[in-house]
Amino acid sequence: MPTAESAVSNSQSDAMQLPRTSESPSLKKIRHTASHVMAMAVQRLFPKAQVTIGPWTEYGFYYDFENPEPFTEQDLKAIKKEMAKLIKQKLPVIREEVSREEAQQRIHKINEPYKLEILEDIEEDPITIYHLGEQWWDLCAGPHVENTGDLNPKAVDLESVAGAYWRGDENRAQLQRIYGTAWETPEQLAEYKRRKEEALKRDHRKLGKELGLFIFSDEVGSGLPLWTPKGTILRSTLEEFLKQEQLKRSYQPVVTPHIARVDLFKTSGHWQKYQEDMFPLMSEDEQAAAAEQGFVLKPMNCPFHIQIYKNELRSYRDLPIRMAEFGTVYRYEQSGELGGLTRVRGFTVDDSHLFVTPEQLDEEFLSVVDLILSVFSSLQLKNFKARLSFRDPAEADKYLGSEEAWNKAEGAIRRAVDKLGINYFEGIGEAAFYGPKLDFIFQDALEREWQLGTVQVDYNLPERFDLEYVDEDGSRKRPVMIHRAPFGSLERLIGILIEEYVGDFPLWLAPVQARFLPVSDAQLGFAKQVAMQMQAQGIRAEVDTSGERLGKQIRNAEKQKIPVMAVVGAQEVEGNSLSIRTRASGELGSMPTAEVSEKMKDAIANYANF
RNA sequence: GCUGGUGUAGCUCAGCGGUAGAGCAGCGGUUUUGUAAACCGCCGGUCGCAGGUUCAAAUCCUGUCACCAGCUCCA
Repeated sequence: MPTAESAVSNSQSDAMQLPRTSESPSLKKIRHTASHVMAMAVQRLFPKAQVTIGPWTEYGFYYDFENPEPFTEQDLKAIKKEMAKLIKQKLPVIREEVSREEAQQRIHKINEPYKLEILEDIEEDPITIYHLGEQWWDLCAGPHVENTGDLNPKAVDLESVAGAYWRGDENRAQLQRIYGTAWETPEQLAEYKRRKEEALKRDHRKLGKELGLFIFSDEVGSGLPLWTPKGTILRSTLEEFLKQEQLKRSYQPVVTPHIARVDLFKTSGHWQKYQEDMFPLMSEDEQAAAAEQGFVLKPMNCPFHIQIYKNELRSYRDLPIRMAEFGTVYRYEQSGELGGLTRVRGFTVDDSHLFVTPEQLDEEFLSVVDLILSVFSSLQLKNFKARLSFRDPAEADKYLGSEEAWNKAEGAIRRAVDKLGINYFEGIGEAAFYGPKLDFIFQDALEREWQLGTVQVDYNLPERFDLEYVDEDGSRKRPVMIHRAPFGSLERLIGILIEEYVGDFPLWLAPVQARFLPVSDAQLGFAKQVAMQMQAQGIRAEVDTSGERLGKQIRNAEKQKIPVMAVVGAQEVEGNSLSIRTRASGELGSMPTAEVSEKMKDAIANYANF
């Protein structure tokens, strides 16, 4: 029986193209039609079901239904069967143009109010309707295949059911969304499923467990990762790396507590605009609770750094001041939003707040972006997008501050990206409540998007905290703040890194850099001795003391993705050498122990591999 | 928070009304081993938790907690 691994190495399947819908006119038609066939099948089996929207996605399609009972996975099977029947009937797909009034009348006739709402949003006239045979139709822009018989029922599958809010609004009805996928051939479908399973193997939750990097404990609580010794090496190596980069750029480390009086967050505006994301108030007694007094866990570090700024009268000569802290924050994320390391309730931000004069803003902003891009480059992270995260004017109550402050801040960000010439897109409504951001977005193994690095321009908190500096002429001026975090959070970064590297960390980050594998117990002493010498030089080396045969030791080291394996047999002890095998290049043969140490130190210092 | 799904040994999973199983890991022994799995034995589970139905519950029902996919929301 072929294993999953042999399927991967099958060159034929590797070569198979699986275009995204947006890249393939024929898949666009197939998936459009498949979604209509699904909707028709659903309405035949569940006559009370109402059809709402049903677009294609990059790898399939979905349709949202209103139905008295939620669909179960059992229902999915029945729906799939019904779809096969409809495909077999070779129903012609007929496009019809009707007037707006005609469309309204027809919708009234079948009593589907959601469609009326959809109709209102369609701007172009006439309205296009697509029929499947004579019994079913929906509003649709198309395009479609000509006949349901053009679909291959063996290349269509229904994947999952999920609740989805009508119009994406959690205050409106929750509909039942059915996700499906459709391809030209059954082979493509099989390949698609295989690749989904492959992606699961890269999942940081799975790799994190296998490599022993972090755990979650039900007793500690959800969204609260615990870092094992190996994971902690990863974290602290990353921290140290960034600390060094920041020292080179005149950042000043600070340390602040995890809780503060709620008043601090009332001044900052968090209590007013961000309370939903905060853990509840800790009050000493009921009286204090009633007066809304007590302490809260910090959801952000900025108000603390602001206090340090305010502790002294600052001169224009002092600016810019760059305060940096790996600050652990706590946010009460809704339970359904938690997942692995990419969305947690307690996480450490590689935070910094820059207090600058208005004149310094542009230059400082650019230097921050430069730092962020250089950090990504050192981590070999290439696949990211830049997003200008601006406020949504339609939801003005979500944000603090004046129109003028926001316009100035957005202007600064625009000037910066234009000057840098980086590609970006705009995310309206993605701003922080106190200011707009430039965010760097990455994808995980399942192609979900996550924000890591961020730079934010803030005119509001300086105002709320009445921050000042004394300018050349002796007058008091208001500084501007830049909030920035190249990693975003250590947790999310590590989640993304694990998936990006598929667990194969570059040497400088690998929790265990070298493992000594004695061929027999006779070499154990020598192995321990050389490992200790390496440790003394700062190399993370360990010895396999299991007493297993060499083959098994290698297998275990490979599974743990340890970059350098040093085999020690009688010959090596004799010649004070090590037989080196690396994950990257396999067997490299014997070399003197001193040479191995030097090469490793060299590679580590240069973020390179052995 | 909402919808659907899943919780059985440290890990991966089988069992799905009638006395809790396998492989790996761990431990002990034999073997002293040369580049991805030596052999034998042993240990290991309030079947997520709490109620209920039943002569009998891992298995059916209810609640709850956690995880997974999606929605909403975000570093």
